[in-house]
Amino acid sequence: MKKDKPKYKQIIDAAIIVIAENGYHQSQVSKIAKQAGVADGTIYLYFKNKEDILISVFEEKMEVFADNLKEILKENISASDKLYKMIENHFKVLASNRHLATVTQLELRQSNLALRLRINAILKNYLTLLDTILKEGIENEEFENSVDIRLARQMVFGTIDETTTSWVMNEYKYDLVGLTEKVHRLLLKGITT
Amino acid sequence: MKKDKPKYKQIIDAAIIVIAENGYHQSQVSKIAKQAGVADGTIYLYFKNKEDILISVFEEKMEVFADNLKEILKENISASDKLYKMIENHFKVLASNRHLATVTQLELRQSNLALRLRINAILKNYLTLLDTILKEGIENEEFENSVDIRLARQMVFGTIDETTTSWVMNEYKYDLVGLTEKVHRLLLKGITT
Amino acid sequence: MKKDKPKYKQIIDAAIIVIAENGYHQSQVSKIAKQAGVADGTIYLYFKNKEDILISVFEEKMEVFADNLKEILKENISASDKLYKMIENHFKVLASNRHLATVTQLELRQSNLALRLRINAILKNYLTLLDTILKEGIENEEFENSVDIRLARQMVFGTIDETTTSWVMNEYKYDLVGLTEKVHRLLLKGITT
Amino acid sequence: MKKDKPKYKQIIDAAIIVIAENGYHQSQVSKIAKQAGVADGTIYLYFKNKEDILISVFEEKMEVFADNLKEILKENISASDKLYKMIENHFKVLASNRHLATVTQLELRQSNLALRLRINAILKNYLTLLDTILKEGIENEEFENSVDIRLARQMVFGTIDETTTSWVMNEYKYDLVGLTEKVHRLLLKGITT
DNA sequence: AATGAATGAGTCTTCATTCAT
DNA sequence: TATGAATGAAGACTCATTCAT
Repeated sequence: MKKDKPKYKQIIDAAIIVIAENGYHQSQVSKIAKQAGVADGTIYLYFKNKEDILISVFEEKMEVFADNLKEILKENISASDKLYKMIENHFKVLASNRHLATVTQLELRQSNLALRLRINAILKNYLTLLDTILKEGIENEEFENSVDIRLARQMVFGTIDETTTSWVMNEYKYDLVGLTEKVHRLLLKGITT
Repeated sequence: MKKDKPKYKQIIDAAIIVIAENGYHQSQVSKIAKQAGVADGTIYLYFKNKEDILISVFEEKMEVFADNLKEILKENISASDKLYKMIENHFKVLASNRHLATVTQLELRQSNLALRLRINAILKNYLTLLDTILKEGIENEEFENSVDIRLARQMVFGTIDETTTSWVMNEYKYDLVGLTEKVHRLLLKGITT
Repeated sequence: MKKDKPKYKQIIDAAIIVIAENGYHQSQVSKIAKQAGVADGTIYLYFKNKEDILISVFEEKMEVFADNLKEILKENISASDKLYKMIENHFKVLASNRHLATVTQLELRQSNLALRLRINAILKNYLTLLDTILKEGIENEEFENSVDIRLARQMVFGTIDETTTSWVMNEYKYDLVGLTEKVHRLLLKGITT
Repeated sequence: MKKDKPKYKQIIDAAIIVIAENGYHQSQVSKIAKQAGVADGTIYLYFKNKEDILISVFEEKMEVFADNLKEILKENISASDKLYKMIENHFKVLASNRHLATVTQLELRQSNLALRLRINAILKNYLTLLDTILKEGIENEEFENSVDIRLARQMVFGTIDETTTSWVMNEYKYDLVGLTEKVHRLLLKGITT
């Protein structure tokens, strides 16, 4: 399996660094190869083409989000607590890897539509897990019975995403993880008194 | 004033059509010129460079959102109702101009970081007006006193934006404006019972 | 019409020189552009791609052969004399333009199959004119009634082509046009006593 | 001797198949290795480089033509009959191995000039044997005393080659060997009555 | 004000060959 | 002998921008 070979991960990690430091459009394959310490051609032994590197970056790293979330779902806690832990996990992973945060929140969005559609397909798994939390909460009667799952999911994800992007754009100058509580409260209770 | 000359608007409108139909990366200056019915060189009599066209597209069209919102703010209604009208306005403008929706939600995001930062600067005006609603609501005691304005703004904008993007990606196949009520309720009351 | 613009012919002529002097595989577009005294990009205002340059070289120059041959066919002379003049014309055109001779006899044959098929399609016109001479000769009873036109055409063209290629490979060191008489005699009478 | 080891022939045969099926420019060393059932590196234990494989393909297979022709020359028959048998042999060998015919008539000609010059050197042996037939015929007074040997050789070879190439390009759709008699007659008697 | 022909910088990918095992 | 992972050089084409008319 190619994904288990050391060079595969080496190139993925190099790509994240190069993209974070140079920006999406200034991240030539040769630059990634140099950062990874391999020849240009070696890249093509592990990836079909440049797009494939980018997809794989996303795939590999999204796995962390999804895997963590799956663990959370197994815990014997309320849906509300699960939501809390999900937000916290999302913030923690990105706060602990700013290069990755820059890449996912800013750079990868400059890719063309075709690539973004593929990225969305990967994201879908993650969002489906979020749906599970929401459904569970409704069944528990923790969450409003009348809530539209799709809209709720869009609010939760949109809020997390916008919050993270703002944090990156403000050059990480405040504590992202520290916002978990407030974000969680907002999503649960809204802004009204 | 260049902006008042007919060719200025002619080129802006051509740009929206070309980008919506061909995608960001397939929207060459020559294609925009052709759609606008002018020579390639003529573009440069009205715009400094290609980036300037795109900025101007955003500027011109964001004005509609901001202008409408300013009107709403003048009305003698509750902060909650203002928020409702803001969401409705946002959805209405984009639902009535699908080309524009595709361009702002999908295509323009493929632009480079520099351009996106400038776009964000334009967006800021709009978000500042949103802040005004939130502050007013807090003063009125309609909204929670403890609410973090920045987070609340990110939730409101993140939710609206994510909802709209999903609608575009789903090829406009449901009624966006019809979601206003539900979105408004979610933002105000959250998802809890 | 692009073909009538001076730069079109300028690029064609440059291509012949570059290919003759550097060989097919060492004739980069940039080299042709430099020889033609234009920018690389200018090439693409006149030709669809590199292959199109090569096709056009052949097309433009084959026209000379075919046009001359059409003139010969109009003359009021025997089929045998027409054949003589055709061979002479073929030899004269190539002997007077060694760059062109090198390109058609050696370099262009290294092109890929697709290109060679297109070149053959152009050649077909020329060979059809040759068929006309052969048919006329048979009707006149100058040529054997039993002669298979296709085979005769292949012999005539194969012999002319092989003779010319040998002359090029021997670095033009003998007089090609001077061979006309002998080649003509061989084709007419064969090698027997 | 390397040439006697089984892998040598194995690779030669693999090369013919791969080139015939994929075309010259799509016949990578790795593809030939795979077809031969050896590792890429193994190729280089038997051949100096890629060009050497191709030269060897030609060398090995031309031997059949030359060996057969040498047998014919030993026979106690007229020069004219020897020429007949030579043509027949040429057609038979290629008609019975269409892969080889495609490779020699179409694909190998796309090689670079250096390779083609080396191929011509191999061909020279064959053509020298042809010269022997022609000289014998002149001494016998079967063939015209005044015939220019080089030109006659070029006519014979040019005609055979052109005929074979046409047959390949026409996808072998007629009987090549069946043309022997007519080709022989044309070469001996020409096209005149 | 308007034109549009000309410019030229910039990059992904392939594949023959090597060499440590 | 045999392997196959790794190397790295090399080139066609696009398109934003200019400027002579």
